[in-house]
Amino acid sequence: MPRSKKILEQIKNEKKQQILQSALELFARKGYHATSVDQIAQKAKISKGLIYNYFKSKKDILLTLVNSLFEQMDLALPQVKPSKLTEEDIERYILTSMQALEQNPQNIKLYFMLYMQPDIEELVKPLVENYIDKIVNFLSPYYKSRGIHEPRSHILSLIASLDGLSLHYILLQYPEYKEIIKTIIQKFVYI
Amino acid sequence: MPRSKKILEQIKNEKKQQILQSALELFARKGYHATSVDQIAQKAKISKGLIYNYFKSKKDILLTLVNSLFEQMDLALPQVKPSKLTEEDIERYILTSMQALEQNPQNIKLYFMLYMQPDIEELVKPLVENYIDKIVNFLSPYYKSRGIHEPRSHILSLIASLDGLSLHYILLQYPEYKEIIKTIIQKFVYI
Amino acid sequence: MPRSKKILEQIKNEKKQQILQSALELFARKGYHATSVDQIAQKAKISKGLIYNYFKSKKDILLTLVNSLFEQMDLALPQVKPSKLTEEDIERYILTSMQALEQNPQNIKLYFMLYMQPDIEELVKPLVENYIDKIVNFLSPYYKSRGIHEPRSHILSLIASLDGLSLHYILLQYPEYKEIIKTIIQKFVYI
Amino acid sequence: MPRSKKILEQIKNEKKQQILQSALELFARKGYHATSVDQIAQKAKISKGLIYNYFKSKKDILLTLVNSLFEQMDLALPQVKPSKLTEEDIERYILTSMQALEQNPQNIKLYFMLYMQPDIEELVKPLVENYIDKIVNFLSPYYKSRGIHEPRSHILSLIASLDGLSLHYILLQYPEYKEIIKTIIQKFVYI
DNA sequence: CATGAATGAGCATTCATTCAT
DNA sequence: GATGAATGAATGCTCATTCAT
Repeated sequence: MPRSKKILEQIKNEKKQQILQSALELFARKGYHATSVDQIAQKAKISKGLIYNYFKSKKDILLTLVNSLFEQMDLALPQVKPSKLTEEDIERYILTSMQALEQNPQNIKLYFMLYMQPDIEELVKPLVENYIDKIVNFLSPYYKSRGIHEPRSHILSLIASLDGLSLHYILLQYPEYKEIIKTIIQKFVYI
Repeated sequence: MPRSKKILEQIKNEKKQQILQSALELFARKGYHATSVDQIAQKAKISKGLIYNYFKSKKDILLTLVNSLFEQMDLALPQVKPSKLTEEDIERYILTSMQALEQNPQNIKLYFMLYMQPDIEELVKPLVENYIDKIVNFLSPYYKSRGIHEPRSHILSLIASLDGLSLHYILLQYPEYKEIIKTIIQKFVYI
Repeated sequence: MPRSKKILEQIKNEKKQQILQSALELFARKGYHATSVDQIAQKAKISKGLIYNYFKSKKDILLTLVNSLFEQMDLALPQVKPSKLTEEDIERYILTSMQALEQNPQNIKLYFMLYMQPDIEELVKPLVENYIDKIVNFLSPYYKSRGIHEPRSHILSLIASLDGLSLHYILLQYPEYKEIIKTIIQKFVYI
Repeated sequence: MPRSKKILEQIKNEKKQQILQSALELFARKGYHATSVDQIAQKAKISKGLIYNYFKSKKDILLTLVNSLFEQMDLALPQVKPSKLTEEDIERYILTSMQALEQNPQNIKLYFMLYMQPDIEELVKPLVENYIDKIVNFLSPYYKSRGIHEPRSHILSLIASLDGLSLHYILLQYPEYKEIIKTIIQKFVYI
């Protein structure tokens, strides 16, 4: 079962899940504006009106998806004490994250879509900042113990690299993809 | 008596630039779909109808902007023979590119917007692929001469890192930005 | 609780008829292009948007009207075996048809409008051809039994005469109308 | 030289002729509403603005064409004293008229288009009525001398038949066309 | 005379949202 | 809860007409 479904299951109501799942697929495939509420309803096999029992607007659906996405990303962080992190833990974390991307590009498309959706930018910004801080805090002890006294910008550049790779993967799907992950891991993890 | 052809041509070009500039600002700030032709016209201080004297559709405006963006990016490539590239050339190229981003974030927003616009994805993909190939070809001799026999994935990961950083910069504008550029340069250029 | 399917179906059909009736009147009075969807909606006392719940385009409304027109014309054919047709049957058929024209000139205006609408000409042509063939087949036995061995062109000239008269009637409404029908019947039926 | 050109030549101004000729072709091919002033200008190889030096509106162009059409139809009447008309004169007149249709279907398309253009119907009606009266007056002596005491409705049915045939010819172009003309002549002329 | 840039009203169509049932 | 008919504002685009040059 893909990770995204797990998260959506936390939302008890089955209808609501159907709506969110349908919206996610359509938003990722066609974009937010190009997806109509009608299409979401049809894909979810419910009536258009019912959507407004669960969500107060189309944008509300998007925001719910976003929150669910960030919850899911939180859960993906390894369950290890930061002070005990090893190279292998980090490598595994990166590989797992990138695998999630391959298996479920919809979520990542959604994630990037948010960057470009200026009318919700302000809502997403704190979520992204918070998530980045979490990763920085999580990885800092490791880099400090390896002699990097100001690891923040180091970690930020790692995240940027992975985000950039994800972006390229979605548009271009070039075959060197796995190779590049390795390159990034070598440059940023084993130091 | 009709106006001379030269003057007409000039007026036409100025108007066209006006429209393009207005559209760029609005597309970057609000997104392509959320920007109406009417808004572009108002910002350019012309009537809606006139836009269609210069562009055959809203999409045509976008594509013109995209093409101009890629032309600009081409021009930013250093005018040096690839075989004679030095570390400093590449560093300078990266710094200049990132400076362009700071000075003109609209263009980059437009660039990323294209990744998320499924209905034009197909039009942009070849442009991006072509541009990436250009950079790869341009930088390959340098990396080969430094002992990297398959430099393609190495260069791709550099581009991904810079793209990722640009993306973060647009949304987050974190203060470590300059620091991260340096980190990336150190990891990917001086090897 | 949603409305029962039967009731919904009924509402739908009534609304559809309302729209079609309004469109027919306007198309006949002002022409297809000179009639706006807005005007149809106003005449049908519904909102413009609702029209698109029932018809996928303005042209779709026109085509529905045209099909219904040809269905009506089919029904007007006498329910007699062609081989048993008498002079009186044909005369009655012609008189009934022309009476329908008097009572409902809109339909005939629509019919002629199609001849002049180059963008739908191709759609209507087969309908007209098919209808003409039907009449030719229907009347042929009668004329053959009266010694006309190649009745097709004879029947075609009858149809042309009636169409021409209808056309004149619509524009000119001259008082000799009934007289002319008689003349045509005498010349083409009683032979 | 086709007859229509001759008529248009009476209008001295060459530019005006160009406009009218272009408009005629476009109106006949695409319909009045579907033809833009721009297209007329392009076909006439002049600027859009110049059209308004010669005609005060698009509709004015149409009306000028209509008047020219009726003038031309007047000229086509045989130059024989009505009292001296023979069967052969009438037959020749009908054959000539129908030949004109074959050679220049544009004019006839325009003629029928007028029937369907309700906003100019009122302007055309007197022209048509006048023309019909002319033919009636012209042919009446012939029919009277053949024993038809009220020839008006007889002549009207002849005109209707020919108009109906013309209409069919334009849309359907069936091969029996020539045959039908003969049938009509036999029924309406040789009595 | 001649041009074509410019306007503004109008058009078909879409769609998020509401609401009676 | 559930439906889908209905609304109305918005959108991209067209085009007859005007007018400065």
